[in-house]
Amino acid sequence: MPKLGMEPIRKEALVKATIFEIGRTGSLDVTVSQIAKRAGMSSALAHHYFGSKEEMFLAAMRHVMTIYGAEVRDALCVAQTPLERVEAVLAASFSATNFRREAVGAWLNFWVLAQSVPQAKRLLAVYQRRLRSNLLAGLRPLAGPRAEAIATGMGALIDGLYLREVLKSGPPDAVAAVGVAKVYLKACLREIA
Amino acid sequence: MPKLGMEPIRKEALVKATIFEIGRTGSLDVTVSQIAKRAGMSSALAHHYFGSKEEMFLAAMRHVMTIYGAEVRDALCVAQTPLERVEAVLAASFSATNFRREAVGAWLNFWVLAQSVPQAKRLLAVYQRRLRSNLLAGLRPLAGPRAEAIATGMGALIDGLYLREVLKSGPPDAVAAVGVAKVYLKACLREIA
DNA sequence: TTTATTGTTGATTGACGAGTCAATAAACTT
DNA sequence: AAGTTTATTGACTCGTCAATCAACAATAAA
Repeated sequence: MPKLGMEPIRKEALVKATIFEIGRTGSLDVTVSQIAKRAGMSSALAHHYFGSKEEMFLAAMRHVMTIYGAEVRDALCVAQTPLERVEAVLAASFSATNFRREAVGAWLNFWVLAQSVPQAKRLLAVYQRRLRSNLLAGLRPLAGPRAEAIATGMGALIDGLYLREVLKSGPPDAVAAVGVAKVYLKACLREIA
Repeated sequence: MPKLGMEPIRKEALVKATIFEIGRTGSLDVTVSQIAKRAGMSSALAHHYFGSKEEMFLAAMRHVMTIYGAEVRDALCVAQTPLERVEAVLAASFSATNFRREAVGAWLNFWVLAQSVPQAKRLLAVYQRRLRSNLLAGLRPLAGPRAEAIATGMGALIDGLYLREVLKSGPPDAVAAVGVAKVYLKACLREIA
């Protein structure tokens, strides 16, 4: 059976399975066996490629953040005005790829992971900085010196909307979430516009 | 040693120890022994009083929510105007008792717990409903039909600010957090006032 | 003073799970 | 063909931990 060049394929399958299982069970208490099974291989092989469960978690985190980052970048590409830039960030944050049950569940658990695994904390810090600077790029032309404060609130609001999503039942309502964020945005920009 | 009437004392000690240990380690992977030790007793005794670890977690959740609820109630008591009511909720949410590292860390983990333990989910739903109705009581006179939308955003924002607190290093900055929430509030009410 | 009742723990059980290892097999190299 | 590297797994080790139990201690009730 052994074809060569399996490593990247296996790793990707494991990363996806990790996210899926964490999201599904809503907890970091997933066994390597569960993940490996979901990815269609033995737990020994999972260890062979990743060395440890923690590495799998970190790889999974990097993966969701990479996806998210790419989507933000793409959305920003086509944005012309500052306002469009901000809206692009919102659109990407609540896109179907990112704002889906399992991914959101996994995201929350990564936040927990960050409390005990410094590497995870660093990854999350990177995400926060990027989000902030993307927001600021759009906000500064619109709100001048008030941009900083607005960006802080907007960042927290986005995370809060993610947080609340995991408690709801039924499919995620991205439109509603974006709506809430836009209410905030519009309210903050009103006196300028 | 055995005096009578130990049960409530032991239980309270265990609940506090549970919150502390979850907050300290930033994870639900705390052993009953750790908790019991912190509370000054054997793990067997902890099981004797609570039956299971899950019950301890739930009791701990109820405890933080009770504290929070009481504080909100007290703050609302002295509020005269609608605006003061909203600000009272904010003040309680970010008070020294609630907005401290371990409690916030525990809070986040309870959120995770809610994903797999229905009882925990129900508790959190109760918290959300209460928060929302408290906010609405103050917001409706100020914003009329827009109150609903503002309350939704405010709830998510508060949770988001909690969420972000766990990643920061150094002591929690309640003043900054309340500031962010007030920026949101003021922005939303501007055209009314 | 016997008899519950309540408090308390050390020791044990039983299950589970991360990580390792030895063995097998297919593919590439020379 | 012999040797090397990569892929793959079943079986095993070793530790951990929730939960239980048996036993002991002290107070209250009879």
